[in-house]
Amino acid sequence: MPDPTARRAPDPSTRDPSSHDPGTHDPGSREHVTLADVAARAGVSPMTVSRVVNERPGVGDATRARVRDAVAALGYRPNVVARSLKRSRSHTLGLLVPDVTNPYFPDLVRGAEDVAFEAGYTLLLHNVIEDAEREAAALALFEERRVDGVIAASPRLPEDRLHAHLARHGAAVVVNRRAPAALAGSVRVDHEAGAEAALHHLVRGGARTLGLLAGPATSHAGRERRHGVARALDATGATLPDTRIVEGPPTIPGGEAAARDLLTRHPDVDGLVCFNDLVAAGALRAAAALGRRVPDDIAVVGYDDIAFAAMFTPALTTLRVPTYAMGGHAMRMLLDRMDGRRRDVGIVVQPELVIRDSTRPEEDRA
Amino acid sequence: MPDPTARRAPDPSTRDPSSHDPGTHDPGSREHVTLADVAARAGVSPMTVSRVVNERPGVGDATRARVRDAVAALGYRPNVVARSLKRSRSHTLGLLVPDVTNPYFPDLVRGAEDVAFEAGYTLLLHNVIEDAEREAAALALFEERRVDGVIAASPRLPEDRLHAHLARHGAAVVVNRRAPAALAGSVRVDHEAGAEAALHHLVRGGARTLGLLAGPATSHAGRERRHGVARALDATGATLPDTRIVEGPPTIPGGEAAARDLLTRHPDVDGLVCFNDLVAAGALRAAAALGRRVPDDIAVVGYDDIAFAAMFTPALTTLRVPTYAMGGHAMRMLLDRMDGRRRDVGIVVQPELVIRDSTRPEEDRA
DNA sequence: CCGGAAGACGTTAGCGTTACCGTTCCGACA
DNA sequence: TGTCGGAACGGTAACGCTAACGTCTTCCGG
Repeated sequence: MPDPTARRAPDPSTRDPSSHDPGTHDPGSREHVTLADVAARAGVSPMTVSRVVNERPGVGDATRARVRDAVAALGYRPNVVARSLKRSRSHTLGLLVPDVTNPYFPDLVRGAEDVAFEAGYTLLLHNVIEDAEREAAALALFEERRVDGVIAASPRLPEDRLHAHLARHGAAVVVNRRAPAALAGSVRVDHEAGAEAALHHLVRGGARTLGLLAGPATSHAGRERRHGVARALDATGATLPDTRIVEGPPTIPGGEAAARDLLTRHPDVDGLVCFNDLVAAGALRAAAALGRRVPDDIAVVGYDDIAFAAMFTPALTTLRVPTYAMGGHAMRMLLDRMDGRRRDVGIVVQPELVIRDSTRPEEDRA
Repeated sequence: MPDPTARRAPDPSTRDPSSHDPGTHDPGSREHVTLADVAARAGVSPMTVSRVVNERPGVGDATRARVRDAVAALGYRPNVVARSLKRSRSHTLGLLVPDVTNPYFPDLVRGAEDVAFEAGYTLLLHNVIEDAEREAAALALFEERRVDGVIAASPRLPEDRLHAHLARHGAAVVVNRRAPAALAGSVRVDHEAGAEAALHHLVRGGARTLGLLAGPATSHAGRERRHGVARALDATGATLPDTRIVEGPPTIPGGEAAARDLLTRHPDVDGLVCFNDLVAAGALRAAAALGRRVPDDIAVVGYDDIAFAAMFTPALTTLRVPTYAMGGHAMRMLLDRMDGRRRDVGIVVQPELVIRDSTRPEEDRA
């Protein structure tokens, strides 16, 4: 937490007078042109200028032109802060994301932003680095800034705290998590089905001694995938005891460390289900470092199908998730909810298994 | 542009009465608690509440405690919009970025955000997808929202237009571009030196017939790298005529298309300098598709050293750029400029050549 | 020629907060 | 006892904008 008393605005009346440069006046603290300035210049009332600026009716053509000229001449830009206060709508949306450094999220951000931009909204972005406290802080900040709505991607907060925050927002959508329809819409991937598909594919390729790099314990998506894995396990002859499940950060180093740990403790593991493609990338590295050949000694499945998955060595088998589209869906759902239309309580998208070179082909006899 | 008249706020007085759930009151359109509400509850004036909320002196301990209780009881959150209007400082910063989908930028964003968060600022993010018009629109939007400062990463706008926009902001920093110190600070990479290093490395590895995948024509970084290449060329026996320079989008498909084009027109090219690692990744793909072995038939150098560069096949030789640190530098510089301290007019960081497997080792006799 | 409707504009009053200046009150000190 | 400094508060007026309503034209049918 930054100390709010530590940083104070410099007193404008005591600015260093030695730094005045002649010619143009101090570019640091521009005075902003206001509606009233424009009104004075155009010889009309501020209200008329407001009408012109907001393209509302009730202004004659001649006056409208005069106002437009004045706006251009003075370089007037409406003050959205004042407008927001008056209308009590900020035209700003909050977007909470664990970490844009994970290539899964930029696509989501872009999908959301493209739709928001189209609708005339601006985004406040917060990376929350897998930290529940920072997540709560971000949600509170969004509220103080009076955003018109929030999208929380993969929130890690426990149910009660998350719900409390969501309830304080006019509209909300969560991604990769469920939420009561009254509080928030939901866009999520059928992670259980995805994990099941991954596991079946591994087993059909001949893997019997499986391992799971489960990602962060706080991840809901991770939990759902574990359920999927457990469910699929029953139908196969493969084994995956808890000792071969290892958690860790959803990053390349995290995956590398987890895989190294698992593979030294259980050298006989021949199939690896990974939390996401980054963890899988780390696993690939660890396998290489430990001298295991992929997929011959050990098969690896990732999750997300980030753009780079195809560039790995070997090219990664993974589950494709339509991330960009999900961002768009989430944003459209949010806009709908802001309008009071809150029909779609949830969207569930199906991941698609993309088979590349990090797993063995499925055996016919299976 | 979205039609501003198309979207109207729902009339709260005509809310659907069938959706009232007993117990908690309607979570969709919360009424916000104001300072005055707290003041009434605590039996003091709004001004006193303001003092408590802002941790200013002039309030007795007993009163302070009473106010704090009222704040907690009512769940009061200050309205930052109103505060911004009054103080004419929004505590919001604008961050303009070409495309977070390019892994170069998330690190920059994170570096900037971490510093901003520490200082109590929130970020407005705009992806501008290599489009000068969207860039101008974003800068204008930032201005309307009265951000306290702007960071423009890799802006594509021509000088005059960029300067005009920067001048309208109280404080600004540009990344990967120069700017007059009066208008903006600057954090950039010595791209000339980087390109030179790349070229020398290729030549020392035996490459003689070089090609350049130059990225977008509008990129300043790209232009500087071209200068570096040209300068280095003089000192070597290698050749790189304009016909072997091909431009294109800074993405994997863009690089693949460019490389395919170049390699079919000039099958004898044996060394490739790429705009960034994404373009290099595309080139790697194209080379594989065309049956060229890397690095034996053709050596490839990327730029940026994104996290995945080491995972490519072959692992990519590239120039490491300290992206996260640059984001932090840019933000600190911005905060300094906002405070009126604008000493550091520019930071130039040196890229570092990271030699991996996509280039041949340097020959001793060179 | 008049009533009246419609369009074109101005006036007023805040939105929630804080800067600035007053007021009150209490204790210290001559 | 007087008064004087300071701490602890309250009152007032904006910040820039716009909803709501008022006023003044203009113009048309009857």
